[in-house]
Amino acid sequence: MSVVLQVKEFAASAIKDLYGFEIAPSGILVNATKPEFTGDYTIVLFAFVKQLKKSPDVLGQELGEYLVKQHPDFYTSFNVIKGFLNLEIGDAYWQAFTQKEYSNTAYGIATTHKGKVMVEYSSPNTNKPLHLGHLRNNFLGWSIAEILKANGNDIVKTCIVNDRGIHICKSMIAWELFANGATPASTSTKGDHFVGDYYVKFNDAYKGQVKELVAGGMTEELAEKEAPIMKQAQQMLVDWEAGKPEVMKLWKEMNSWVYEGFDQTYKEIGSDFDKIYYESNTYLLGKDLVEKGLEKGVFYQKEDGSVWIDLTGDGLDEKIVRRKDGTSVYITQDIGLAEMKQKEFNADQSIYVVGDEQNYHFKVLKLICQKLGLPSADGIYHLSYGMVELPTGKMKSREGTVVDADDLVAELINDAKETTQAKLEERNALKEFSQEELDQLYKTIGLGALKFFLLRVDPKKKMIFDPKESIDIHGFTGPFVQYTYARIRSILRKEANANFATLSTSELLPLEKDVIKHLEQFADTIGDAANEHDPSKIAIYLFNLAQAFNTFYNKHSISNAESEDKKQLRLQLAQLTAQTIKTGMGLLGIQVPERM
RNA sequence: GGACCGGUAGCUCAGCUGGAUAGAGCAGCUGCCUUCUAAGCAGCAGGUCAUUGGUUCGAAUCCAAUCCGGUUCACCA
Repeated sequence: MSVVLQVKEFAASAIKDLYGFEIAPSGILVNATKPEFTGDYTIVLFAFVKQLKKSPDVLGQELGEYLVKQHPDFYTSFNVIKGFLNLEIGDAYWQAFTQKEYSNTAYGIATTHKGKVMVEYSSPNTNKPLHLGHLRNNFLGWSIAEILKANGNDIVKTCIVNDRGIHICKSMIAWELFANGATPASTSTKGDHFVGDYYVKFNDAYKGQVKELVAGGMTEELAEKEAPIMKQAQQMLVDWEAGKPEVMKLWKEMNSWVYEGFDQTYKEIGSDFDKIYYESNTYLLGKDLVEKGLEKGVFYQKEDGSVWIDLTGDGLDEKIVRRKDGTSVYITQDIGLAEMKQKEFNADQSIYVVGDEQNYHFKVLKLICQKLGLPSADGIYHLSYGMVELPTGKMKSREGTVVDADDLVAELINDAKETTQAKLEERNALKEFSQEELDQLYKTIGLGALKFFLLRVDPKKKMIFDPKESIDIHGFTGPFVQYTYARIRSILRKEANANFATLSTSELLPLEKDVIKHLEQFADTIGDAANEHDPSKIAIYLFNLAQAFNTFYNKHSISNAESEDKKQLRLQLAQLTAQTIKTGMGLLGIQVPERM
């Protein structure tokens, strides 16, 4: 049990013992004591002064005395200031904690089993390469999956690949028209970029044709419909749905190029999936559910034959679920896919990592599933995240301001290379690394900086990213945390033969205790991050931990500690800090270097 | 127009189930490397928490209104 929870439970039972008043531990407000007061944790008393008919001072005094008397191994002292009961927890308790956990490589990871969660993320279109926005999605999805796993859940990571539709046909038709049989191999181009280039070529040709038609006297609206290349793309979609062999062949081939490119990117950034769904297999799902919905009266049919649901009673609008021609719309296949996932994996919760522009869509999706009484309904959770914008505003593919994921990753790794080389030379340490180790190090730092940057902000907030400015390495950053880790590892290597274990008690210095208090909060932090689906909680925690350790490190020597006791304690503390950083950064998908 | 999200230091962000004098990082300024990696540490400076009103012992946090920015309300996905 965490210290904070322990404080709450002791307080709840003390209030019951003293005043016969039942109060839930979760109803007691406990904060970390402000540094200017004595104590570790503080109970805010105002909440119950009325019910207990006591003044805050009297209540604090009585409660404090009782708690210290009842739990002498836990509390050593208390003081009451203006309605705040400050409690000090004994050094012996903190030291026992350190002693117990310092060699635990699974420190912070939940051991109880909570449930099963599906996380759908990434979900790319197969007509163009990944960009900066996808990176936020991928890092968030991967991280929240790891966090939920660490909090005791079984995880199924999934991805729905949007591998069919008019956008794919655009790339396909442009390839037929302009490629002369070129392939990624023949042009030495990464497959997803290759296909993306033809998507761009389609749009260029299309724009040109529209312009010509308008010049010939056609209205723009009509020209956009009549442009020959657009009609060709639309025909190709019809042919695809009819399963026309040569279209299928081209579609399969171009998609395979894209997948090869995606695989490379996913490998580089560390995304992986347990189960991949393809829209080409799922786009017809949900039709039977429309029928069931009609029977149940959840849906209704209009005169033209189209099928709708009325959500105005829930503050939303009417939503179509089947066109008058009998074909289904986007949300219908999502309903079908939700059911399919449920049948296949029977998860307790199904998380969709999708941008906030689809907030309405997911609200509707969940509501419809609930009204249909589907077992998957209540578990639907939209992990909505804000767009990544440039200093100049939103990324626009038409204006060529889209930041390519591969390019960005390569740039940041190169930035890391330059900084790292300079730092290592400064310390005359470059020669200690093999070329292979160096390349790995640059990647670890560059990707670490990027992932930390994108994950340190509350997901639901939009964020601004300036690709022209390399990511900072000072302060609240990935490299700062990595550096803290590397320094600790350096000490631990030198002290590999030291005695860690036989600790006898001594008084803790304030900076020692501060690090231990941070360490103790790790499991609670994972719990918060999991409950709120928010990896930034982990990033902030790790930064605070690293900073607390650095402050301690700067002031007190580990190797040349004042006494053998102190050295052992500090070695334990350093090792547990390193382990916690490693585990915590792992939850963000960030590796940590042994030396840097 | 309806719905939803955001507005906290020059910049990027914490804090938001109401609690002590609103916190970090960056940028700016001062110090600290004969001692475990200075990608570090210590300090200074920087705020009408968008505005107005309300709820109460107490509001950045809750409520209402207003202003600003964004998203969405397709027989697109």
